Amino acid sequence: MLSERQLFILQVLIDDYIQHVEPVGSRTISKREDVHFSSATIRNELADLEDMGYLEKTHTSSGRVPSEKGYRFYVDHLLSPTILSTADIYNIQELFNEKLAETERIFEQSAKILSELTNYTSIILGPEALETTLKHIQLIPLGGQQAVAIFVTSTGQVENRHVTLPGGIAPEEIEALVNILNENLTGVPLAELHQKIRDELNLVFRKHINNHQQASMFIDDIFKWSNKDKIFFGGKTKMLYQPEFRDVEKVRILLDALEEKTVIEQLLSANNEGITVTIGQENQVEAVRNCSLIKASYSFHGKHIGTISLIGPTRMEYKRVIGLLDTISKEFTNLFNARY
Amino acid sequence: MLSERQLFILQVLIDDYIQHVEPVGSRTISKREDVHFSSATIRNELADLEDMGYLEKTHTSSGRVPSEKGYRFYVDHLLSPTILSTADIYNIQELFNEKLAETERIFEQSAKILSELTNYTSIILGPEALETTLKHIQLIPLGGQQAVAIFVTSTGQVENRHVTLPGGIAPEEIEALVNILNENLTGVPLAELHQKIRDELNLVFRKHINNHQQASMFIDDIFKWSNKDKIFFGGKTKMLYQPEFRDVEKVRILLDALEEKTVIEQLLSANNEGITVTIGQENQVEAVRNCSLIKASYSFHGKHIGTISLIGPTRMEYKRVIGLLDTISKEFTNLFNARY
DNA sequence: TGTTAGCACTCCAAAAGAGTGAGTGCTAAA
DNA sequence: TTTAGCACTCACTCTTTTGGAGTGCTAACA
Repeated sequence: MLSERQLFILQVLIDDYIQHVEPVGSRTISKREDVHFSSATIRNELADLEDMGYLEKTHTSSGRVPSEKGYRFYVDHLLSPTILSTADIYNIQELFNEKLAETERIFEQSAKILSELTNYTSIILGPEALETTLKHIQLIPLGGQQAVAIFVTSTGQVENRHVTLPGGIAPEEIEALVNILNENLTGVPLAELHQKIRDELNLVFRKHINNHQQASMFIDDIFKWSNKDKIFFGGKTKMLYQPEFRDVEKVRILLDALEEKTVIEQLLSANNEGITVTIGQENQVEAVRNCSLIKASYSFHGKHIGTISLIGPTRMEYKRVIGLLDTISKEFTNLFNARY
Repeated sequence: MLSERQLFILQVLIDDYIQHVEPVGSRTISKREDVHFSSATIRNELADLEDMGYLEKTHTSSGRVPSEKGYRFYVDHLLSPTILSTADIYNIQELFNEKLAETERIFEQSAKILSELTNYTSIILGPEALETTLKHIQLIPLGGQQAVAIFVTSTGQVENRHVTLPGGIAPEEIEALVNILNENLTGVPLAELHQKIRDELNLVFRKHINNHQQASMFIDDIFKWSNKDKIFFGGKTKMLYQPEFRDVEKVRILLDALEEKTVIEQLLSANNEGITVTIGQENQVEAVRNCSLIKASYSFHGKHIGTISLIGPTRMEYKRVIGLLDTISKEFTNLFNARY
């Protein structure tokens, strides 16, 4: 068990390290106004904290640096839930006051602002298909055999696909087809569309459409639509501002990893409610083992539908970042529930 | 005027430098199989080439490095139009064979592949508004006062905007409104939409819509739509692989510049036909003065509508890059003209 | 007259050495 | 239990040394 004084020293040390990114020595701590014991005493305490695994040394005669265990303890026990600075609040208000016309823009802007406020990279996952339902399908001919199929979801997202109209079906029939789709699929969750079409609609087609086989293939083609998660990045290159990434090689490994959708999915998959902090080695993904990842969930009708996250060095401004993510994720939840 | 031998030596030196990124000395050149004069002779020629400004030294006793003038000469006179390697051709074919469903995806994928083939950053400008016309407008209610307005253009692009429906107008009237818009605006170039609405449509509204003032405001709101150029990036972080960007500071300056839309517009504005190479200091933008930029234009109905470009170090694999851009831009032109 | 071998010279880069300072652990006294 | 004191460690920085790749110039050669 840690003594009161050890807790205090650990906190002071981590705060100092997060700010200055330089190993912290006993003298530095003893010189603080609110510290009333000598550097020698602190040295003893530091040695104990190191034995317990909360601190590390970069070499035998260097100051101490928080270990991952130290950060974990810091996040779990020493972090008083801070109130956002007025500047931060102002920025977030601005973001949500501005009436953003397209849903996509909301995500883009949020990701951007989040990364600008923190100087870390932000990753936002758009609403998951699971909870969103289909609102409307529209087929707009472009001339020739070409057309655009447009899908609107209950969360206001718009997806579009180019399609080639099948030769053997008359224009009126295609119109009828789209009508059938709208009548039967509106309100169906996106994830269930495929099944619903296969189970129920083929029968309807058989009744109303002449060349129903070709129609079926056409429908299949339209719905071969990837309803996978949309990923929005902000400040992908903010890492370059962090002293721990002064080495180009490191940045490269990290950025290359973030290009991979599978990596992102792996990182952000666990859709816990609330805020999750993952520190260094705790991460699933090799390439981000020297980073910390903070995730916050936002929801729609009470269910988790997406994730807002920040990725930065293990030495992160946890206090502020957690406050920010908490606020923004709540705003997201409000926004979605109010709008749709 | 350069002698035959000087031309040859210049070419060999630049080719070598592009490949190895290390100052090239007289001995290196003389050791090549196809070179039949001694290093001393080459030294004399190199000194002459340096006097003429085609080469530079990094310090008094170093090998030579091409100057920007050298690269310019190389690009203008020494570059035999190379045929793409079969591997490159194969990759491009793959890209255009795959039937890409959404127009956006074509750009995204092209940018990605281009950067992967070259290890440089690619920037593609989507079709300009000037040449595209409106194909269809659709208003899809989401419930409550919310709706999504969808625009489809003649090049198959789909844009969407969230709008709040005006309180004072009945749903049937809104339907009528949209019909009027479609009847009058289909085929009108995007750039002229605003004017057309102001000049002609307000009269029509006055005739058919009761609360025409509120309707006008609503229309204005819908069309407050940014038809600015769409920018697609590929391999934004490929710079990290280039030895000249081993310094994080340099990468940061460049990447930060590329985040600015104004910078991109400045870089890619001149919409010349064909291929343009801009080397180092020739660039308008400060931050890319140590880079080369290669642009290729693609067109629709014979008119330039967009640009495909690559940005990399001044030491660039010009030969290959030019061939690639040429081929891809032509494929783009074909694609657009065939599709729409 | 153009080409080449030879040599002195230059300068970078990597290695080796010396000095500095921030930090530690340990001991002994308060 | 706390603190002062001291020897010791190790990363950094600054210099110095050394090796090598490259140059320019000169003189000899075909």
